[in-house]
Amino acid sequence: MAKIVIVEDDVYLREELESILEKEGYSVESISSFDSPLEDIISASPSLIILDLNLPNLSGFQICRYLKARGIGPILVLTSRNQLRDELHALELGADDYLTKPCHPKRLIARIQKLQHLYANMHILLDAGDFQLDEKANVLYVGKNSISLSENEGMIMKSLVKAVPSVVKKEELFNQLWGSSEYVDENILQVNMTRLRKTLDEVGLSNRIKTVRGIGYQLIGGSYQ
Amino acid sequence: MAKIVIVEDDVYLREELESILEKEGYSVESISSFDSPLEDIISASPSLIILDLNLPNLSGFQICRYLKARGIGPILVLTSRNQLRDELHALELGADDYLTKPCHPKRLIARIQKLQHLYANMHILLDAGDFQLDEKANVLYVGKNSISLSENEGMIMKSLVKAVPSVVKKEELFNQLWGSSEYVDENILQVNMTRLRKTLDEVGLSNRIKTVRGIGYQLIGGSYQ
DNA sequence: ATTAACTCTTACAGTTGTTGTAAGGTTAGA
DNA sequence: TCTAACCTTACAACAACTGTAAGAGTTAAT
Repeated sequence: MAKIVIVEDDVYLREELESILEKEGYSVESISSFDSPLEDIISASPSLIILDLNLPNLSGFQICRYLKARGIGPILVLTSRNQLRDELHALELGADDYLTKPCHPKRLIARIQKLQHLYANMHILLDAGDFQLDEKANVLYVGKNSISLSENEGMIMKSLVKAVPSVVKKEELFNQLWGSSEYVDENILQVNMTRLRKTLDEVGLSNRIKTVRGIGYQLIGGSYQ
Repeated sequence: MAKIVIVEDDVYLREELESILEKEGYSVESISSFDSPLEDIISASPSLIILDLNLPNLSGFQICRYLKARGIGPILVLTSRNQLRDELHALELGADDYLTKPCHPKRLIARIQKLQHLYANMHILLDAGDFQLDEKANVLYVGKNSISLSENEGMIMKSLVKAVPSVVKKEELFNQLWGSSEYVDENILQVNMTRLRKTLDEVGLSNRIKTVRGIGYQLIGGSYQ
């Protein structure tokens, strides 16, 4: 069954939510902002995130932006903040719906179902700031242009974008693409990096993949650095 | 610029909406339920529909369902009905968001932008009952299976599905695929029909394209016949 | 400055998928 | 039965993608 992650520090409210969702058949995982919420959410790979904004440790807005850039969602903000500016801000940063507490369980469920239905047919774009990557179709959008990537190019790009601003280890990339292969030439990754860089050049994204000698590769630029 | 269709009978409210949206740069077309709203909406091919529920001639719910079945949207319901059951009903029938009047212009605009953004990345599936066609990606979904169609196969399939249950004239298909070509062999359509049929066979969709001798081809079966 | 390890680039060939052509076979209906 | 309409199959051209190979360039430590 679909897994929903709840990011909420209020224990009472959290349990109430869990009860509602579990009755509806969802598998629920709750995360508080005192743990390492971002990593936990990603590793749970939920089909929907319910997010409170009033977290003592970390701004809900930051979580929104972080998750959206990595193509994780949908995000439903459920908060007691009923100010319009909060709603506008959340929606702008990537929240997909914004409900204020108290919220009738049926409304919550209806909105959850709507978002999940919308997302089922969506091609999620990984956002790197000045370009977006459709990881299902392997298409790169740069301003008004777009270019289609090959399977290999898409896989590499996906890893780089998701890791921003970290460095992706070359072993990691190698294993991901050729880990199950019998034997491949040792420079296969380099060749494919050259090809990807050339493709990026064609759409004006030059010098965006940095080589970190001995370690791996890193996507640079965009809105994150 | 993006076109928004407003379905609203209250003249005053309609003009207020038009003013708000036009200030935001949208091109707006208003439709009242006294005309032939369904056809008008489709022929306007809007990028979003703002729908009132309290229409004297036709239920807003009916409009929702009608539009959704034809893959037209997104639909934003904007109504004075603030009962939960109305919202649930509208969402279930295909509305993508539900706002109650009075609604702050900024909230309306934010929700509109959110929906348009979601839809821009959505692959709408043409529904033929027992299978679905993703016309952007040329992928055919049959139950839990899916198969990727070639460009030609996808174009033909798209025409057939959209025309169901009518016959598509062979000249029409020919012009659509090879109309701009210098010269092509006269049996090119037949060859491609054979290929498409063979591909459909592979996913269990046998004998679904009927030849109408002298006229063209017709998709049969599914939930429409 | 030298050197060795690391990285990049380019050309080539094999593979796969798509497409149009050509030739011949089959079917429907008068 | 006869013929126009339709179907099928094989073939070759083409484009895209991929891995291999060889050689060139770059970096950082000595």
